[in-house]
Amino acid sequence: MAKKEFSEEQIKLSRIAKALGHPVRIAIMQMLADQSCCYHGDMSEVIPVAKSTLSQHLNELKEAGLIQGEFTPPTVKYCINKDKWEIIRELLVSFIDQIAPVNSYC
Amino acid sequence: MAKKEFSEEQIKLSRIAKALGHPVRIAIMQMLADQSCCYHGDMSEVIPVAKSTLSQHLNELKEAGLIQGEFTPPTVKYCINKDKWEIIRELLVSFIDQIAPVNSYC
DNA sequence: AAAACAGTTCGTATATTTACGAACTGAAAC
DNA sequence: GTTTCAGTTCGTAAATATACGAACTGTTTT
Repeated sequence: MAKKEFSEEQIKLSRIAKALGHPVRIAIMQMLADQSCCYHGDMSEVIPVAKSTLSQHLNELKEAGLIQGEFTPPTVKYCINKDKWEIIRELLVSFIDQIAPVNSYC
Repeated sequence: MAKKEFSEEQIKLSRIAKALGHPVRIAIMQMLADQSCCYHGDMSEVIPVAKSTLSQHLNELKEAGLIQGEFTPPTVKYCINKDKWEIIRELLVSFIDQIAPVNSYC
């Protein structure tokens, strides 16, 4: 069996998908998209987890490149990482298009 | 703090994202899209994990509704679940569109 | 300087994921 | 009927994810 390694694209895609693989993190992304940005405090009033847990989720989205955070005393302002999102969006769309066009699945 | 529950949409989205959150499962989806269907054996020749592990990943994609499997002795034929994929595709696209259009992130 | 406030990090418990080989199942070939 | 073959399920180990409260950090207010 000559097994292939995974491509960069496959690894990136799975990384992004994984980052979005939790309801809290979907909710965060939607809030940020909706309001263009928001503060940790705003989110923690709506999203049903402890503040420390919210921080963890925000950090995972940040690590994956989806969002960015800025310390604007006394709060932290988060927003979608516009530049990286553009790239991520293209990756996702091209993945979807790759799956979608086939008319004749079994 | 009046915390909201998660919406059905958020839960479904995160479920799908989670299912796609591993390189093996991205690779499976791409193989199926590429060839319209394939057998477990074909995939296990290319994807670098043990057969039993591959079965687990296939099962997760099946549970999430992305693919379907059919026992066609002596092998098992997998393909993308066309009907469900249509719905999933729309969910994903509408999520992406929801994030994408904002021009003025912080 | 002390108290208050917003978030993060730490410590920790529990659950889930990932992985493998061994044992099993069910159909086909001998 | 026994062997073979393809794949799944089982048992299990190790890694990662999720969650919380307590303790900490850095500002701002008092």
